[in-house]
Amino acid sequence: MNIGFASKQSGLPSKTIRYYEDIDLIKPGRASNGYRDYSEQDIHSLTFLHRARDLGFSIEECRLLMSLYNDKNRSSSEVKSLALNKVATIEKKIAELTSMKEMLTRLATDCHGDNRPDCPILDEIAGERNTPT
Amino acid sequence: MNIGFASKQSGLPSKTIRYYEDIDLIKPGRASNGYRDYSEQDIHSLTFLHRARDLGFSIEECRLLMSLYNDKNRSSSEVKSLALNKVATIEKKIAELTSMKEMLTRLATDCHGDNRPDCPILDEIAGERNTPT
DNA sequence: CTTGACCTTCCAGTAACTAGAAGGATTAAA
DNA sequence: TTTAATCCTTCTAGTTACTGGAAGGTCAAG
Repeated sequence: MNIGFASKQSGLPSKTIRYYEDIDLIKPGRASNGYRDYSEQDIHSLTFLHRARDLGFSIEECRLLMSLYNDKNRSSSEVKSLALNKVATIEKKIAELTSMKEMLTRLATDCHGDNRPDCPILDEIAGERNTPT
Repeated sequence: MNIGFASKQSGLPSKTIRYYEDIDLIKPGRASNGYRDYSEQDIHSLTFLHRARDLGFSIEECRLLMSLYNDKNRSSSEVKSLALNKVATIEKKIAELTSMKEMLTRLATDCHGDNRPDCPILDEIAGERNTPT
């Protein structure tokens, strides 16, 4: 299959598929005209990559997942710990974003938001509180 | 003040401060020996940038915030809408991360996580469900 | 035989830094 | 005074995961 077809099947843009080849995630064959030629197995790998990326795994993690997937002797515990680690990372990120959001929401609430030039948001970012304690 | 001092005051690494100069966020003077020389105002700007970045504003948004901060005629509503937009963006990101997290948690729960080679996580990522409907 | 839709490679850009090399300036100690 | 440590300078390149675009080869249809 040509790259356009592989793209449709896997849901990844052609550019991305070529990029994945560049970084040695996949190695399709070549047709006599020089075009990349994707096997069923290649399409499968691309789809796998697409889903893993959507789940938030980095490229390097995907590389590991692929090798685990292809390793008939690997234990499922390796994969499970990878997944649980990722969950912890995501939780941390969510906590950070939540506190950022709360801060911004508070600032926006305090701001009258009209044409007056004084603005509590900017004042607080700048560290100038003109209403001390 | 030298860059090292500016770094301590603002909490930004020297590298970052030089980078901010590269992209025209700040323009410190120069001492006779060629060293960058930061004024009180410069330190203030750097601290402002540090906090705004921590609040999740992009560099370009920081540039806008700085110009709004220095514009005596701007209305607080401009800043408020910027902040509220940012809140909405953050909420979207949190929702995405939450659904990623739920998916991964479910997969990890389904995984026995021992030495047996079959692994529901990899199977699901690959799209091979061996327990149909 | 030309047109258009494919495909190829290669180069550059994105965001926001960070690391490191090579070398000059300053300061304190020996 | 020399030397060593610590600053500072510029410049290049690497990071992550692509994305856009240019210049050009291939293929199928009319």
